[in-house]
Order: sequence, then structure tokens, then C-alpha cells
Amino acid sequence: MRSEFVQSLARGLDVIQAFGPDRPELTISEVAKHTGLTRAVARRFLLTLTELGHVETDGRRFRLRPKVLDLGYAYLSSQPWWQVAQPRLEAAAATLRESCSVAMLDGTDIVYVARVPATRIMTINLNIGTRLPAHATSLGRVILAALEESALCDYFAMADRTVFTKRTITSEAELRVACAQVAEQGYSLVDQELENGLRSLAVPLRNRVGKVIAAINVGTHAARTTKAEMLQQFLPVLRNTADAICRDMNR
Amino acid sequence: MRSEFVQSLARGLDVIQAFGPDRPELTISEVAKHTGLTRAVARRFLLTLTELGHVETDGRRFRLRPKVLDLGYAYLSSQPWWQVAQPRLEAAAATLRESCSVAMLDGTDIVYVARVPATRIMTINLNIGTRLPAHATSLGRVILAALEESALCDYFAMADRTVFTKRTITSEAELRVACAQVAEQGYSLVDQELENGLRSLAVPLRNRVGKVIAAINVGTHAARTTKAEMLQQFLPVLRNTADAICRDMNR
DNA sequence: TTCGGTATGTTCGTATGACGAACAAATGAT
DNA sequence: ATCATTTGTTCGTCATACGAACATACCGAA
Repeated sequence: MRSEFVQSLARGLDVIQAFGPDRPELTISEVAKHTGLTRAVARRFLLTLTELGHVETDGRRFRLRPKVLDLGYAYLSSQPWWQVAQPRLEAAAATLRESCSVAMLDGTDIVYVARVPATRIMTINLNIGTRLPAHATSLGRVILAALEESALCDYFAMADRTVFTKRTITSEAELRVACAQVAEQGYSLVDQELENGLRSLAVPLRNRVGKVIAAINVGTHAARTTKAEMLQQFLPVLRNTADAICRDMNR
Repeated sequence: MRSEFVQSLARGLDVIQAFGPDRPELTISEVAKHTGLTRAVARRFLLTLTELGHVETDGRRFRLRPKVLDLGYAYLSSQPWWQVAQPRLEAAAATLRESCSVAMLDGTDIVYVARVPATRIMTINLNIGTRLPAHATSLGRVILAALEESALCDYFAMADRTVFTKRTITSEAELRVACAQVAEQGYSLVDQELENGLRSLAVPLRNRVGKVIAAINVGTHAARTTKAEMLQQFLPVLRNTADAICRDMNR
């Protein structure tokens, strides 16, 4: 038992994350089963979360309430780009007439932290908080390309590198070549590696000391925009947007 | 000490929520000050959250990490409208060429749970998780109008009812009249009560038994669209979108 | 530069906060 | 109706989380 680890907090967060698309409502026993806790422990946490307003119950089934969003919002609103990225992103999406997003790396996934949808391409519902594997996304490639070697080794040691389409690059060797290219070019163009038809272009977002902290991208349909057109027409807008966000952010 | 209340979970969630726009990074002592906990307690929770991946530290200052979004995402992804609202919202925003949102009531606030920005009207950054007072928003009025009398009394007992502009309605009597009107008409049109220039129209989203669980709205600039135009051109689209979401959701 | 007061971070003995074994209640099949 | 199983709850107790006291860092005045 590590003396600086509060087991009850970890358990309570596990209970929140027991809920999800396949489990919108749960009983005490179901929460216990999904978290590996005893029924008595699960009950205590559910009653606590209910009293705090994060969970509601009809006496038998429990479900999360909107107040849980306050936790994620604490993160979002504390970020240096929070006040400045959204208007810039909206302007870019309006200019390009395509969906634009900002994401960060967390573990082996990218996590979307801002998004302006324009035209629907993907079958999955992308929104703030959505996670996708870094290796198959332009956003992920941009961030991976900026990692130090030790961090990149950690990434490869952990990442599953799922195949999504016939084009998905999954081998470490190939991904390292792709990342080196991104580092040299300053952008990543990923073509139908995550989903057939989806073509996306990303550039880095840097903090005041020049460190890559996030990425910004634009997505289009392969039938609509050629790769050359993306580089010619989209890349300058994306770079200008990234530069503007960085300037706004570091003001 | 209530035997079913896990104090450590409550404290841990307080520590997460100590962070925010004015407090992007905090030391142990600062967290202790903002939460009312002792430094030793604050330290333990920060170290726990760091080990869980929700917080990072340079050894002195702590800050939240994107993994915190997983908590809010558990809520979002467990909602019946999650898979179906976004595409419908995107279609409505494209048709109307205005920003569209979905929000729920939590306490005395509305909380945004989906949003498709189109053209920038408001000065504040609206996004998933953003809270606004229910009384001054079309989204809030729609949901308040559907509350049972006891719940509405609770709302009035708790709500601050801030004045935002010269037009903001704040008295209980006037708000009750406005809500009765909403209940009768089936929509709420709020005109420059939250912010000068902002005009918005909302309709309810209902679950399978007809209960209002959320609201969907469209916002425009008062200089761009008259109230009559909103009712004539926007209301049918909004109603169709709400109906479609309800159908999709209850399938 | 040194010193002293204050602020901040950390440790470890212990008590109380959270635990789970056992009991109570609910459910479903025969 | 009875019985076996599942689910929810209680309360004695111990191990988990606590905070008083110690250690370290910082800052201002002389």
C-alpha cells in the first residue's frame, strides 16, 4: 500500500468510468461487477456520487448526471488555448468549408479537445473527449513526430497499432519513417488510414518555448479534395491558424 | 459522519475542480488553500491523480491532463442522444447557417452537451460543458417550462437570476409567465436577455415517454434575423430536428 | 552575505474513515 | 408456496487516510 495513494479516490473514478455507451444505467451489483469492487463498496461510492450530484438514481438503477462534465471542463478551461483556439478554429472551418479539430496526445491515443464540424465524413461521432489511436491519425503523427526518442520508444512499447483499412501503417519502422517525414515537412497528411474515404492534414501547435503541445487538423473526403489540393489550399490556412493560436495563447 | 459517504472521493473531486481558467497550474499549498484541505491531504490527492494519469507535475506545480476528459466522456457517451444528436445538429446548423446547441438543466444552470458553431455571435466561448444560467437562455426556458411545480419552486428558491442586459427577465412572476407561454407555444424565443445582440430560439427534446430531457436551440444576431423570420424559417427546421433526434434516440 | 521569520513540502504514529463478512430482502423457477 | 440464488444493506473493526510535527525552502531586512 503506497502511503501517498488514496485508494478511495481511484475506486471512485473507476465507478464513474463504469458507465458508457453500453452501460447508460447500472445497478449496484453491475457497478461492482464492472469495477471488481464489492457490492458494499460500489454502493458507498454510488451513494456518495449521488449526494454530490454527479449521479442520479430511481432507487435501483444509477446513471451519470451532467455535473460530471464539470470535471472535464476544469481541464479544458484551464488550458492556455481554451479561450483562443475555438474562434480561430471556427474561422478556419469556415474558410476551408471542412471540419477542423484540435487534439492532444494522452498515452497512445489522441484526445479531441476542440472541434468544429462542417461536413460529415466519418461514421464515428467525433467530439470533445473522443479518443483515437495516434498512429493512424494526422493529429497523432504530428505529435509523435515531435516526441523525444525515449518518449517515442515508450509509445511504441505500449501502442497496439490497430489496422483500420488496407492503407493503415502499423509497423514501427514505417511509422518512424512517416514521423521523420512529418518532422521535416512540418505537417502530416494521412490518407485513408483511419477510415476509407477520410483524408486529413495536420500541423503542430506550440507553446511559448516552441514545444509541440497539441495538433490542429482539417479533414476532407478523398473523393472531394486531392492530396495536392490539400497541400496547396489547406496547408497555408492551417499553418496561419496554428500560428495565430500560438500568438494568442502566448500573449 | 454519514456511513455511506466516502469523504475521500468528495475531496478528490474537489481537488480536480480547484483547477480552472484562473488556476491552470497549482502547487500543493495552493490546492490546499482553494479546497480547504490540509497540505498533507492535498498532496496525497495530487500524487494519486498524478499516478492515475489525470494530473502531471514538474515536481512543484501540478496541472490537469487530457485524461480527465474521460470522466465527462463517460457521461456524454452514456446518453441516449449521444450517437444521434450530433449528425442531426450538424445538418440543422448547415441548413440554418447558424450555430445550434443541445443543453440540459443541472441545478439552476443549463449545461451544453452538444454544439455546432457556425458564426460567432457571443463573446464567451461556448462549448461542451459550458454552464449558463437557465433563466436568461432559450434552452433553459424550454426545460423550466416543462418542470413540475415542485421542481420549479425548487429552481426559484435556488436560482440567483443575474441581470445580463437591460432586457433580462429576472422576477419569478415574469419568468413564470414566460414559461407558461413556452409550455403553450412549444418553443422559447429569448431576445437579447443574455447578451446584447444575441437572439435565440429553442424547442424541447423528449424521451420515449414524452418527458422533456433536454433542449435544442439555434442562435443568431439580432441585426441579422428578425423574430418573425426566426419563427417562420428557423422554428420548422428546429422542430423537425428535435423530432428526428427523438425518433433516432428511441429506436 | 547572514539570519530569522514565514511559507511550503513531507513523514509516520494513530484514530477514524472505509472496509467487507454476514445478515436481510428481493427475485425467479419449480 | 417453497427454496435457491441474487441483490442490497448493516455494523464491528482494522487498515486506510489522517494531520501534528518536523524538515526544507524562500524571502526580506540588516
